[in-house]
Amino acid sequence: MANRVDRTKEIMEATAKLLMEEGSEGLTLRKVASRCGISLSNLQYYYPGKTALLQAMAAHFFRVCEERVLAERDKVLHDDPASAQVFLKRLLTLMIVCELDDFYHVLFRELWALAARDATLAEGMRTYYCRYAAWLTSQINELFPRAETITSLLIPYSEGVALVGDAMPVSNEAMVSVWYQLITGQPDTVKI
Amino acid sequence: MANRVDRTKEIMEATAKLLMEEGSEGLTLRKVASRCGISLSNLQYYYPGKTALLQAMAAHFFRVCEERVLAERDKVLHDDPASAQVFLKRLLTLMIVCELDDFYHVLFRELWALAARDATLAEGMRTYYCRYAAWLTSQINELFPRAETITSLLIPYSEGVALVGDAMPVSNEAMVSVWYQLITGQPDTVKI
DNA sequence: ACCTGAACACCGTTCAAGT
DNA sequence: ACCTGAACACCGTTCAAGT
Repeated sequence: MANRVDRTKEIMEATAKLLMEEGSEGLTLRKVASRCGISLSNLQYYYPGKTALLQAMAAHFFRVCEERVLAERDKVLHDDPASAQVFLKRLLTLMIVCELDDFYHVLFRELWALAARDATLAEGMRTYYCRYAAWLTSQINELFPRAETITSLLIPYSEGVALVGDAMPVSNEAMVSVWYQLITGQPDTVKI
Repeated sequence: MANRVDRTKEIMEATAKLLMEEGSEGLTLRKVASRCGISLSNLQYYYPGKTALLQAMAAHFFRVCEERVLAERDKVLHDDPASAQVFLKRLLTLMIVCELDDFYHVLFRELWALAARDATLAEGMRTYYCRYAAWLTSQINELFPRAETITSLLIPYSEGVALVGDAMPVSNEAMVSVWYQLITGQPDTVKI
């Protein structure tokens, strides 16, 4: 028996799958409804518009991003609590090279597309990035000086790389070492 | 009498205006055609699909960006041919704080919004950023060492700032001086 | 070469109606 | 509260036909 929670979860998963398989241009309410075995109008009952559906996806996106970085920190600091260098290297690699997988990369672009026209979503995005910046600053602050400056350099850079990184003359992998040297003042000799 | 050049220019301007006024969601071929006083199918004659129209729009966008920076360089180097510092300061201010005026800032977001739904346009964007990066590198190369690295840092950062700059702990104005010191190795004492 | 209107398959949204 | 089908206005694309 499908209650409200099950149904919304089912819709969320169908939306995610559809985005992965057909890209953002292939995401239509009719297809989502069809995958859930419900009518188009019933989908509209749970999410009263396409924007509402994508807003829910946005919340999911932010949650995953946060968990991803937190997991990285815990993993490294568990291995060697004193190894600030390794954590930095991993953090830079995560932010610049790995970014997120394709699915979340598509979602990231789609969210900015929506935010350009949806003031509420745009404000939500800003709040998320403020929180993200504060958190990153506190993480860096324990290990390196000028944490606020580093954050203000690194977050915009990493988001920009997600857009234009593959068109730059220096590879993203090489840029990790550039950033490492920029922050520590020493050449990158960390192997991960 | 409208020849081909006039017609395409007219279409281009109508597209830009429409994007500005109604955003990427409001941009439809019918509206563009209507604004130009031509039929939908005639618009399709000049631009055989929506993607083709958007590609032309992107080309226009990048041309303006390039001209903007070139004008800035000429203005400064005319005043004092030796003043690489002033040019750098102006370039950084242009890229980080001013970016472009509102119109092109909106256009920038809308283009990425559209590129998320249009693979061909996304590839076109990549090509333009490659050219932009090569050009910026050549500009910097005459004045400062490690031009490719600077380009690979600065372009993604400036695009990222356009998205999340207002959520960072350090203001964009202050970040100009940070970048100045990063590139020159000296404190920013340039007044503009 | 330039331009038109009609038709096609699809989209998001709305709504009266059922359980 | 949950779900449906039909209808609406709109979209990009195609195409036979005009000048």
